[in-house]
Amino acid sequence: MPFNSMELECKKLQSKEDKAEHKKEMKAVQDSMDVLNGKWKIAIISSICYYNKRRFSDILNDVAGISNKMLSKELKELEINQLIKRTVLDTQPVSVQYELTEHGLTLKTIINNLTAWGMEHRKKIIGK
Amino acid sequence: MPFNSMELECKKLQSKEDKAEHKKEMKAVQDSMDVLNGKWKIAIISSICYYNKRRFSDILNDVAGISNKMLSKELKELEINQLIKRTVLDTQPVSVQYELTEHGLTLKTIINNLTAWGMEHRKKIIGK
DNA sequence: CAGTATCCAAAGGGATACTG
DNA sequence: CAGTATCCCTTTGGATACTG
Repeated sequence: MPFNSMELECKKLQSKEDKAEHKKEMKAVQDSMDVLNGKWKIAIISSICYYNKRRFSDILNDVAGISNKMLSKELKELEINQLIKRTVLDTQPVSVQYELTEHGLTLKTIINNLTAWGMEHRKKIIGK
Repeated sequence: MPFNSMELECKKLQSKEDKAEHKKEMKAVQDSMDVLNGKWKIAIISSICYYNKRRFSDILNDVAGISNKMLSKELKELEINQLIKRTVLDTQPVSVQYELTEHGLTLKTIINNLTAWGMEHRKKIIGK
């Protein structure tokens, strides 16, 4: 991934170009957050990723607390954003398989980081 | 950061221990998302980080579209989670400075990744 | 099994005005 | 300047029931 992490270091002095660049970065972060918004998206992705292929009712069980209505809605949004692929299997009764697209797989780094950070945060703030 | 990224690779076979581990990881991701939830948190953090220290009204301007009510609420939550530090300056009229804590600074990797991913996503989906 | 449809309470959040 | 307070409309999302 062609990305220079130095670009986002905290700076004390900013040129006009730097500020324009920062605006762009803010927009990019918003784009990501919009795609991942809601309580469930990342958990759903994580579940599908973990099992490689996963059916509706399986995800419903994996993601603690989600309702079928919510799952259906979130899956639709993820599909629109081309993060997952939906396949109807010719079984009786019908079953539907979800898997990550290549684009969806690029989220893995972020999920890894969020996992690591969440664990640290829990240790630090929420309790030992 | 002591974190083995291989732990989160997508797997085809799962042992009982793997599944338990996955549950933990899901919870950790949820923790992170809870802390960062809402439309504005990351943008606020990004603004403060970029300028190192930033006042209320400055952030209000940096984050396009946010209302003072929302900003106030979000800043409070970030402070509770010990991501930012609030300092009242003895000026006339009073001004308040926000800066990231050390713990807040550990979010930088995630913000960097979200920025990079958002840019790729925009190119790919939203349109060049 | 994989959703949809409906009802409805609660939360979210903008606009505006006000305070120390 | 840095918030609070209030009004009020919109969105969210759980519970439940229903469909192909």
